[in-house]
Amino acid sequence: MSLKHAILILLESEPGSGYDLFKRFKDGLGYFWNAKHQQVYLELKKLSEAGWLAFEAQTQDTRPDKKNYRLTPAGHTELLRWLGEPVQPNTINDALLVKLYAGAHTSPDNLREEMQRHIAVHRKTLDSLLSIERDYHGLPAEQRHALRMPYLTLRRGILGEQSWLQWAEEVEHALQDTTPASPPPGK
Amino acid sequence: MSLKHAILILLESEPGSGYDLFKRFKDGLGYFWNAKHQQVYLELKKLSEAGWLAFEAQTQDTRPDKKNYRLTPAGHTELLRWLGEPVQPNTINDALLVKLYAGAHTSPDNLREEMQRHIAVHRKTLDSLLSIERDYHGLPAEQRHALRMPYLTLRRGILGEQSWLQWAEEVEHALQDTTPASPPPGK
DNA sequence: TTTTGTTATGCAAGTTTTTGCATAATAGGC
DNA sequence: GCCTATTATGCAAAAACTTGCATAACAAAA
Repeated sequence: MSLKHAILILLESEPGSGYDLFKRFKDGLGYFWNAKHQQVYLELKKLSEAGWLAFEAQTQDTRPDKKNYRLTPAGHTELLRWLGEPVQPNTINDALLVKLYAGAHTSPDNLREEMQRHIAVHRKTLDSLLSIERDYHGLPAEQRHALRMPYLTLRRGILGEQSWLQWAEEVEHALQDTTPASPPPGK
Repeated sequence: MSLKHAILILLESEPGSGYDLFKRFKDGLGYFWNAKHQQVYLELKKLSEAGWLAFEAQTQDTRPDKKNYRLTPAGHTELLRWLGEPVQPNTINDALLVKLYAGAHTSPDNLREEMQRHIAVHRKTLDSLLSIERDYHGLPAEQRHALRMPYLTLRRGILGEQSWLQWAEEVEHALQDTTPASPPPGK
């Protein structure tokens, strides 16, 4: 839906190659917009054909050649146009919740394991977001100001992950109650 | 990715037509799995061809004919297989956050309006989820027990929306600070 | 009585995304 | 010397999803 515009935004602040963008997705924007490298390359091609991007091939000695993309004036105009347009509220497609919804048809153990896997992922994500936040607070005021908008999205990530983990605790409680207390081992 | 399995789950608890399923998506599962009616009909067709569903045409006097779908034993097996398999952690693709990330390139007013639109949607969603929760608590213990798993997903929705709205307050504060205080009218 | 809303289904075309495969150079660890 | 990881790009096919259109009966409101 808007990988297009995510790419325009990334290139607006700094030109780069498909590979660069893909990596930038993985840390910054990637928290709330995901893309495979194939799609990034494909989209870059399409955006070039649409005249929103231009690129120059860079031959490199020690590394494979790369294409350096940057916004054209038309691309900049399109970005501003998109920013002025309302965005659709996000629709959620969450397979874990689908599975949990049907949880009565499987074992509590299976669900607990599934939850453990997801909890581990979310905790890791939260830790990394909190570490980014600490770095942000350590920046000089000027840089903090330049990054104030991305910082708001970081806050979304942090509050979202905290809320998710809080929910996971509720779920663990609920799943414990469904299993009859097992007798203590030995004795 | 798993509209397939969402449909199997809905039909497992109760057979129904495409139209029924589409409506059930809108209240229950629909909070975390979205689908257009066209896709539901298409998927029902595919699932039938795969042998996971069977249907019988129902001619109706006062209403258009419908096809009543139900799980086949193969469909049931597939559902159990899927439930035993780990699900991928959810990837988020949220255009509002993309827009906010690039917020420095547009006006605070534009962002505030955008936020207001989304806040209205999220408040409405939260209200409706809370009302479903009240109904749930009013049910007899037996029915509550039967719905304990869907209830956990409802809790996810409630905690998620509350967290979202909390974040929105932070954003509003931040956006106010970016606008210079306007002088009081008159005087 | 005309319009709007609900019930009920689906095709066709397009867009978006995923999955699988493919290439190629270099750096670093074992 | 071999294996793995990183840098760097991309095609092709399939799956998933959206958008636009189409039909048709009836009920209720305007």
